[in-house]
Amino acid sequence: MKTSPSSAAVPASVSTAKKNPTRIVIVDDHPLLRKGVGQLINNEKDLMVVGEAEDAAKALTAIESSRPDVALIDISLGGASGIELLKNIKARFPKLQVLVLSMHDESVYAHRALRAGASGYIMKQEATEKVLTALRKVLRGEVYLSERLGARMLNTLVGGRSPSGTSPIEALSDRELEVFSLIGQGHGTRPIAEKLHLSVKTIESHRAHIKEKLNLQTATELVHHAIQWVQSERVVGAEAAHSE
Amino acid sequence: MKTSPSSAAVPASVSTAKKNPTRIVIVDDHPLLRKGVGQLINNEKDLMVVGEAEDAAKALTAIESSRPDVALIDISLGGASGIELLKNIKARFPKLQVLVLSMHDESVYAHRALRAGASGYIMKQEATEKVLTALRKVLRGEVYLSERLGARMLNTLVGGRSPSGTSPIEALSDRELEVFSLIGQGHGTRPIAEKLHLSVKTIESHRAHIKEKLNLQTATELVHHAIQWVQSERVVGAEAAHSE
DNA sequence: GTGGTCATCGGGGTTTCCCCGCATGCCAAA
DNA sequence: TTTGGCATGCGGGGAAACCCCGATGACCAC
Repeated sequence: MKTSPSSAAVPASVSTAKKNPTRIVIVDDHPLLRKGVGQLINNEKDLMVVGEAEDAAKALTAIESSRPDVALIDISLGGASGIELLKNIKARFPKLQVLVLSMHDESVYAHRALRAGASGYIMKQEATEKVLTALRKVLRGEVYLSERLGARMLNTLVGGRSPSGTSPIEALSDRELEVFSLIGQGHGTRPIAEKLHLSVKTIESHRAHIKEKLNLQTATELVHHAIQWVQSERVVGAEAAHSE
Repeated sequence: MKTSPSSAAVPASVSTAKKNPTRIVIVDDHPLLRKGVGQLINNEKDLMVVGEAEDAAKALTAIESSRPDVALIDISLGGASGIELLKNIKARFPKLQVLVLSMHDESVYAHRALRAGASGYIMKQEATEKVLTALRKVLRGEVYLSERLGARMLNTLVGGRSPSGTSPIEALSDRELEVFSLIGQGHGTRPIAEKLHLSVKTIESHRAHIKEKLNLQTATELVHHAIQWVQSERVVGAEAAHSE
């Protein structure tokens, strides 16, 4: 099986020996990518890969046994289980810093990751050096985000006055949340208007306000987030049975 | 741009010199993965990376200039135009062997890739050595497929039709599936048109055809299904990691 | 070559989106 | 109490998207 790869064992015997290298665990279901990141990291004097894992279960045991300073995890290990893993890790090892590596667009998953306890979010499309930058930033206890997203999140925080953890969805009014939910269930503007016995214009107004509060630019983004939210709500609990 | 990485320049002067190494070009939008595959390949005596590219356009120029024997391409380049690129490559360089590397479940894309001219299909979840196996097999003019999929395809050929999981999505053409996928990733009509360098009208046409084939009535429904599908694809892909 | 699908676009009408403004009503701080 | 903010409801008008047509090649199969 995937017995830990050749590159993991780096003897501290080179001229520029690693005195107290930062210990890193990589969690990703793509062996090729693990190899790439591992190589990249082990080329650095102050960084060192001490473990790899390809799924959530192996990740926890790997962390337990190798005691890393940072975990670099891909949250798209089978959809939701990525965020789940992140939560589990933070529950068991609260002091462990976690940098999330994802192939998906930040706008959808980044804030979920941060809320789940991640210290940073970086996309696989990013240049390799950015990964090192992010790792070091996270190590210093700072949060790594892309320029674009960082600005946007600050914006949300300022505009929505929500403290670190709260989702901007909290800022929606009752009516807005209702509309948002209907959008997420796949209804268009007109059907929503009819269902609520309101003018189409009113629904448009609500949509605009929702976009504003959630910091979204286009209608497509709105729909995307709405569907995402409805989905996650369904997962979160059966206790949220407020039908109709 | 991505001038071939440190390890790419391997002078043929080592004891075990590369006499006639197979020349390989890697096309993938994840720098980290390119690094991983590149390292893996350059560790082999008979293989050698002679070029990298991160998108379709760069891929064609890279192939043109470096004249590889094999191209290893990811068909999910930014979620788009992977199959298109494959077709273009085979149109311009018919004799070039192409091995498709994908993070998606084989069952959806593999046969499309083969029909488009690929000589093999391998998933990123596969073990690293499998990539080498696949490369060498493709080099010998054979077709590489996973055990599971190979059997299934034979089955399909003999039996006439796919066994059970025939989703209506199978009915979509390559281009349509591409557009469908982009919709599912949250992109609007215009951005898709720009990304694919096509007229907005063309995308609208594709959307219409997709709706027809999937039996959808409204645009909202289309978006809803597309997002749903992209989501489920990710889960399926990850769970299919336990091949063999 | 005839018929099929694909992929690409256009015309033109309908709908939605989006950026404005405007009204009411409520609630809370000044 | 006055002021201001916010929620809720609606409208106008222009831009964009959507939708129902048709058209052109290109390719593949029979």
